Amino acid sequence: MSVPNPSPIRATKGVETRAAILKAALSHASAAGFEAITIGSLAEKTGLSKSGLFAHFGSKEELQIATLDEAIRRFNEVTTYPALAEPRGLRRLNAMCDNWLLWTARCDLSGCPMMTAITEFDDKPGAVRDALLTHMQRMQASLVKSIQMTMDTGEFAADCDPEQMAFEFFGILASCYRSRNLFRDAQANVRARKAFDRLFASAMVSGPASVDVMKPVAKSFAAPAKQKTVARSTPR
Amino acid sequence: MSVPNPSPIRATKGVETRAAILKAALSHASAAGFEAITIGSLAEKTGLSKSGLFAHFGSKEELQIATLDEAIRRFNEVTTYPALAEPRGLRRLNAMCDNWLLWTARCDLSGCPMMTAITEFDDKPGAVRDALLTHMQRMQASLVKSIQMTMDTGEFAADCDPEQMAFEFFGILASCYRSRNLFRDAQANVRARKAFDRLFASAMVSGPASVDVMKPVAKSFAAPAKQKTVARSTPR
DNA sequence: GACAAAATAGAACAGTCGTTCTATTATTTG
DNA sequence: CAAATAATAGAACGACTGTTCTATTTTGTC
Repeated sequence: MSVPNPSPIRATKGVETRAAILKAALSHASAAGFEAITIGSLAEKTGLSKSGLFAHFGSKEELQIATLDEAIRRFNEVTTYPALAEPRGLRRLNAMCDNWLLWTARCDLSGCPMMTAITEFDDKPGAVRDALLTHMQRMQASLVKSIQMTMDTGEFAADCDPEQMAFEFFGILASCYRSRNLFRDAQANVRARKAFDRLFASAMVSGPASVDVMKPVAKSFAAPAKQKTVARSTPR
Repeated sequence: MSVPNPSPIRATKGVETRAAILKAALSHASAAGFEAITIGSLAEKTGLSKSGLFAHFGSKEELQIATLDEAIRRFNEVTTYPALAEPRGLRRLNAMCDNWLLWTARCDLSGCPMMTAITEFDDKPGAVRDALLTHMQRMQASLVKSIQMTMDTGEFAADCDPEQMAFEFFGILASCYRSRNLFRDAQANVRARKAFDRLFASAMVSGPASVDVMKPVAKSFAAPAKQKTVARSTPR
C-alpha cells in the first residue's frame, strides 16, 4: 500500500495475484473460518475465474494451508520480529504481549486466524492440521524460550515453569478474543494486560511487595475509559 | 443407557427421536463444529430421511440453536448442578473447576461445543450468535457470582475483581482445550488445575506463605505420571 | 517482434447443500 | 375400532461445492 511497486523489479505476475488471493483468503478466514473459504466466493472477491484461482493452489486443502502460512507470516511480521528489537528478558516478553494484543487490528483482521484454525482443525486429521500443529509448536517453543530468557536475566525466579507460563499466556489471549469478539467488550485488551501483569508478577522472585515491581510495566493499556485500539503511531 | 424407559410413561415418540437427533448433532458439533452439522449426514447417522429429520426443526439454523441448547443443558447437568451441592465459597468454585475439566469426557464429547461455537459464531451475526451470547453471558454471570460468594466467605480478599477472575478462568479452560486437542497433551488437566490454584491463591487475603493455603485443594489432578481421565466412580 | 511458458477463462462434471412439496405410514385420542 | 393428528419417507428443486477439462490470453525471454 505505502510501497509503490511500479515495474523495475516486478515479481512474475502470478506471484502478485497469488498474494492478492491469500490476502482476501486470510481476511475471510479470520472472520468466518478456514472451512468457510470457498473457491467460488474467493474468485468473485478477487475478480478471477474459479478455475483461474484454483490453478494457483491445486486443491482447497493447499489453499487453506497457504492461507495459514500467510497468517503466520503476517503474525511474525507485526508481532514476533518487532519484539526481537527489544532486549532479552521481561521487556521483550512484554513487547510480545502488547504486539500480540494488537496484531489482528494491525493486519486488518476481524479475528485471530490461528485461534480459529485451532478450533476448526484440532480434531480433524489431515494436512491442514499437521501444518497447524507444526506452526503452533514452533510458536509455543519460541514463547517458552522468551520466558526462559527472562529467567536468565534474573527477572523471573529460577524455579519458574516456562511451559506452565506459556500455557497460561495462551489462555489469556484466548479469553481476550472471546471478550472482544463475542462480548464486544472494549476493555478486553486492558483485562488481558492485567492478566499478563499478574502472571509475570507471580513469576518474579518472591518477596514482600513484589507485586509493585510490575506496576510500571503496563503502559500500553492503562486507560480503561477511552477506547483506543492502536494508540501508537506507525513504527517504521 | 442405564435408565430403561420401556413403555409406562412414553414421551410421544417425536420427542424421543428429537433427542436422539440432538445427541448425534451435539456429538458431531463437538468434533467438527456447528457449521459442519449437515442434514444429510445427520439423517444417515440417525437412520432417518432428510425430510423426516428436517421436519423436526424447520431450518438448519433452528437445528444449530437446538444443538447449542442441548450442549448447555448437558453442561449444567454434569458441571453446574453437581457443584451446587458443595457449600458456597472456595469449595464450590473448585468443584466447578474440576467438573468443568471433565465435562466433555463425561458427556462423551471430543471437544467443548461451547468453545467451538464461540469461534464459529462470534463474528457471524444471526440467531445462533444471539442464542450463544445469551448462554455465555448467563454462564459468565453465574461464574462471577460464585467468585463473589467466595469473597463473601472471606476466602478471597475483599478487593478482588470477580470479572477479571472470570476472564482468566475462561482463559485457563481455553488453553486446556488447546493442549488437549491440538497438542494431545495428556497433562492438560494438570496444567489447568495448577493455573486455577495460582489464580485462586493470588485472590486470597495476602499474607506470608499464603500460597501454601491452597495446597490441599488440588486433589483431583495431582498425579502427573499416570494418565487418568475420569478417576472417580460415577456419582448417582 | 517471435517463441515458449505461464496465467487465466469458460464450460462442464458429479456431489452435496438446505428446503419444499406431496404421500404414506405411525401414533395418540375419542 | 375410528378419526384425528403427528411423524416420517421420497422425490424433486435450484444453488453451490471442489475439480477437471480444453481453449485462449497474457507475460517474460531471446
